[in-house]
Amino acid sequence: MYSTKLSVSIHILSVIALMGEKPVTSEYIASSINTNPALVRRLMSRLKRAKFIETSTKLGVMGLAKEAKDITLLDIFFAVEDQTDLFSIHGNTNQNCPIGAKIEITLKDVYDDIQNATKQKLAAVTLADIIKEFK
Amino acid sequence: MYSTKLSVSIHILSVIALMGEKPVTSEYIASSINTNPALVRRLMSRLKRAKFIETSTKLGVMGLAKEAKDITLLDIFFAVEDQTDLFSIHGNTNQNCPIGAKIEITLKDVYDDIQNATKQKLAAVTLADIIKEFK
DNA sequence: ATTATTTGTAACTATAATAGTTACAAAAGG
DNA sequence: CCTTTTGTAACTATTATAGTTACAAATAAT
Repeated sequence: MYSTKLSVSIHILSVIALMGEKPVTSEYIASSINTNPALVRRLMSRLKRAKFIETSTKLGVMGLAKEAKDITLLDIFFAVEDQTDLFSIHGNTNQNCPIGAKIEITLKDVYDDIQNATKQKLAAVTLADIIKEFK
Repeated sequence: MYSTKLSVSIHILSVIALMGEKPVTSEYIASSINTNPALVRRLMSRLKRAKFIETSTKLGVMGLAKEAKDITLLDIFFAVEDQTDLFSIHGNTNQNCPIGAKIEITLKDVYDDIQNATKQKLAAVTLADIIKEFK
């Protein structure tokens, strides 16, 4: 994956998890990541929509909306990434060529199988496994 | 993976494999992919360096340099991609924050494990498995 | 040897995704 | 009512990929 959205989101959730009940602002989280608050809020917005966190205008993030052990990396991935694929297939092949005509569906099958294995691994790791490392 | 280099390279090698002994030009291959010859040659150059194909100035690609069953998707991936990682980790975190200081190494460990599973799957599929679909 | 053809590569443009930034209305706690 | 923060829009900057043009070097074939 080209983007660091998953990685940054895990960072955001880790900070929130470790603060427990204590409210945290996007500004505080941004300082830990060394980026700016708007970028954090953009991801926070997705994480809130996925019901991972509780926020309050005025106070900031109130904490996790579900237990860390019930949030998998795959859940986070789906929450913040628009695409669900890990590999890209080139399109617009020549349909008059027997290979060009069949390559797309062939690669899709092969890639799907590989991606499912990856997703299973992502689903096997939870936020709880990550924050364990920070204690 | 954001790029389609692996996917295009598989396409290139499939065309070459199916042509057998008969020489093919980058122009012919490009027409199957619906792209231009220079892009194909750029990838061909990598595939040649990896000893997957034999080329001849003047005649074009002479064929595979090793059997299709001995070329795995992982081999092709390493041949044409500069990076070996599938996931990106954001850097430049705040080292004064306990989480910022440890997130990078923590994510690296977690991601490495996941990526190894993906690479194993990529290594389990060969070019022979792919071209079987075109016959 | 000469010629025609193709690779191999450099240099460039175009496109698209991500990352980073600024700004501000709306919400809500105090 | 005031202050603070979210939530979001709009924008710029950066980077990777994809696509294109051009041409020297290599080489098969005559």
